[in-house]
Amino acid sequence: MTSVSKLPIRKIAEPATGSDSRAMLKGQQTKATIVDAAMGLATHLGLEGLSIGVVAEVAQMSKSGVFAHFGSREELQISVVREYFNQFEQEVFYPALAAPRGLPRVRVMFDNWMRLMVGEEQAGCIFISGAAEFDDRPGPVRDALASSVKTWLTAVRRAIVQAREMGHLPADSDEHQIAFELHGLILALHYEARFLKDAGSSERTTVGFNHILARHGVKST
Amino acid sequence: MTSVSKLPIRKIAEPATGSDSRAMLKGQQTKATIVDAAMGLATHLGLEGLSIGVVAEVAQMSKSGVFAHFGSREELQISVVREYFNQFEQEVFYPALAAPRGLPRVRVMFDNWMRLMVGEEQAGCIFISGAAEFDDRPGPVRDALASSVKTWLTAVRRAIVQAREMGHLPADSDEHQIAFELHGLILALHYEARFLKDAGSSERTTVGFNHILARHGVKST
DNA sequence: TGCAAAATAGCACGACCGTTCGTTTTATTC
DNA sequence: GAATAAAACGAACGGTCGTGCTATTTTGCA
Repeated sequence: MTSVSKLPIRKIAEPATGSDSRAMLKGQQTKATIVDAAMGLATHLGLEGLSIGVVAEVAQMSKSGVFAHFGSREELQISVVREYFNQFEQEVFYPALAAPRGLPRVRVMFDNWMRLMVGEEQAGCIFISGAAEFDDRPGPVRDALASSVKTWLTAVRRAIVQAREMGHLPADSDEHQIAFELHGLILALHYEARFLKDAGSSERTTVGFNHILARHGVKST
Repeated sequence: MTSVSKLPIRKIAEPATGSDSRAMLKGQQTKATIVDAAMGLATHLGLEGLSIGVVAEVAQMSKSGVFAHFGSREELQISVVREYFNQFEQEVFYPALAAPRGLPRVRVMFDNWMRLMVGEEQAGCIFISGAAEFDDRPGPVRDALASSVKTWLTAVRRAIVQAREMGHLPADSDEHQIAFELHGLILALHYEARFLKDAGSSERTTVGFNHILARHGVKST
């Protein structure tokens, strides 16, 4: 964890406000570029496949230049996990908040989740590959991964609870069980679509989702 | 840097057929010992985490001695995959053949599959970690992995088909869909039990299995 | 028991790894 | 524009990696 006391005293680093280059110091811009490059690599090679040299090459910088921004490879990995979580929220969670609370929102969350698994240029999910890489490796990278995933799964369960509270799901429905089964569908999709190249995976995932709903008395749309 | 030798690696056992010294030359015995050691490592560090030096250390041999048996690291990885598949068959598939054809056999297959995911000393499944490592990496290791997994999933589907043929499942049940959902449950179990350390995962997997059966008119036992 | 072959060890190589350090370039502030 | 701080570079270090090559030991068989 980065110590706050190491930050410049007078100028507290402002959070990156996106493309606003005036609010973003040069160093922060470069750092964001590096993390982007590293994330692009990590979605294909895994977090353990990251090497500072290759990241530097992609970011068109020197190895030491990249290194200076993080202080260690581990810190770079953690930064990638954090950024992936941010993008995950951006693409999966936040758009779902626009949907009505309850079952509709659960549907959108699951749809967005699905789309991210099989979408754009065959990039793998870091939460899935990272779990396989770090399930036996304690440390800050694992902690960052687990914390991100738990946050998301908690959000999924909360959405399910809301659906129950609104009467969209029966009173005895178990949000833990439902979230577990939804997670399983997503993992199977990621596995069979990406690794086994099975063409029917997306449809089976959708069918599986409807099966879970049907068991709770919800008819498919 | 964490020392690999500090990891809990079980003592190397003599190869299963090692006692038959006439049928198994010395080289074959040693090779089996090496593959066993490598598999023990791979279930914790992944196939990409394998290094010939560490394998040699565990097998109590020289690096070049290990290397000579395979000719390349890739060939060692492939040997590990093959051996893992053999043990998978031994522990999951073959025992299920003793169960009556149809639904009982499907149950045993799934139970054994489950047990392997969370069983003995927290060893990870190479088919799962390997999929994450090699889903973007073409080559013979990926081929060996994919071929093993496909063989197993085909066996699962065949067992489901038999259950339908025997009237244990309705005539319109889709073995691809069922196998997909079963696979998802296993993947969720592996993920949540091993990575998230969620204690209730095993029970949720069983409940999920019964949900799938219940949807096809089979009452839980 | 002797001998060829197989198995294993020893050593060195080039490549890449994360990391350190001193220097140089670039950006910000006065 | 000068002074100062931040950022980026380049070279090097110790280490590990997979892999050849050669010597030595061990094995299996006549």
